[in-house]
Amino acid sequence: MAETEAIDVDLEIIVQGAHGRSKPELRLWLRMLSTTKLISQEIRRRLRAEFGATLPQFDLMAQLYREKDGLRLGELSKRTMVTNGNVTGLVERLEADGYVQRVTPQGDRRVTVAKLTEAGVTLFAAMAAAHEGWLQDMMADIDPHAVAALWSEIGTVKASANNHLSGGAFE
Amino acid sequence: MAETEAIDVDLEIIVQGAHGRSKPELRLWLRMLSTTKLISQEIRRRLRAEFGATLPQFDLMAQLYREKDGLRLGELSKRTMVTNGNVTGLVERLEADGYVQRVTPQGDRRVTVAKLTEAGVTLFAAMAAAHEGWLQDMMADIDPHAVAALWSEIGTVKASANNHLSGGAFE
DNA sequence: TGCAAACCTTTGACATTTCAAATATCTGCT
DNA sequence: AGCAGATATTTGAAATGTCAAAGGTTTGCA
Repeated sequence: MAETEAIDVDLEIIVQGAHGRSKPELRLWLRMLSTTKLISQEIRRRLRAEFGATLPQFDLMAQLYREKDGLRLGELSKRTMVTNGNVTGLVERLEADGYVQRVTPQGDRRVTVAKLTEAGVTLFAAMAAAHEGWLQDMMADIDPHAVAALWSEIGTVKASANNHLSGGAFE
Repeated sequence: MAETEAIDVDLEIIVQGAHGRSKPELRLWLRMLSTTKLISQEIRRRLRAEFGATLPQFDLMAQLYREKDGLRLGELSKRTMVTNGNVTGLVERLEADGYVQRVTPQGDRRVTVAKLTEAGVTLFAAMAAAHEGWLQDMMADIDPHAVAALWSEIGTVKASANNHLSGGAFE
């Protein structure tokens, strides 16, 4: 089966292909992208298989887990990099499943606060433990020293990117 | 307002939050994920704004660009990490826009081969050039030496992850 | 020859994603 | 009081994503 191999080919030959040489920045990006995709697909698969949950749901519950008092949907959106419109449906489904509860506080009726239910807390605790294990497993072949170093260096990448966004560049 | 900062907080506090300390692997993963998301959102934004295209479309056209004779949909799927069912619709839309053409070869009528049209080649060439520039821009603050080093080290991460997948580990 | 197994693509049901526009609600200022 | 503008969330349309199942086609082997 060529199927199994295909996963190695992936995104890295997207652009550079035509003329072998390509800028280092592009190469780095393609590798980051494909690596991230590889790992998150694996996590997705396991979340689904073992807990019947999706990755966005996991992200969202993670935020609520650490804020026992719940979070407003807007806050949730920012912390999870999930857009506003998205949070609505996500929370709706989690509420339907009984893991999250929605409340509108008295002070401000525009606001909706989402909070984990007990079932939600229990489920998330189990998922978080498994999740951490999966990552250690997937990164088992890496020199522990390199893991820490990478963390720091990728911080540089993130800072640089953050510094050159087109978004609010209009002032 | 903590609001403005929020974009920096993002995914990295997802899981580790509850008990400040967390495994280095987890920290690395969260940072990779958030960085990748940040950059790809920026690329998405610019592709849309300047070319009216989406990232998956860009990926797909990139593959077809380097294979002037076209690719079967299954091949396309593997090379882009887009699932089979997905390629169908993606190609359909690109065909409707006149950038891609579908042909069924004589030898095997199960097969559909997708190929860039002339308009597709022209469009992609422009997008690829811009895309490369955006990346250099976003990574401008990084030490060029670090870019190359990172590329190599992330290769290690990818290899390790590839080595511990649950999926096709059955041979 | 003839049919089961393998192969390639499409379909279908859902969940998620993006963006933009619509809804509510609150706040500040006149 | 009363309305413009800021805030918070929801909605909607279109595209993408997953997975599983269904459709044709081709192949290999009895």
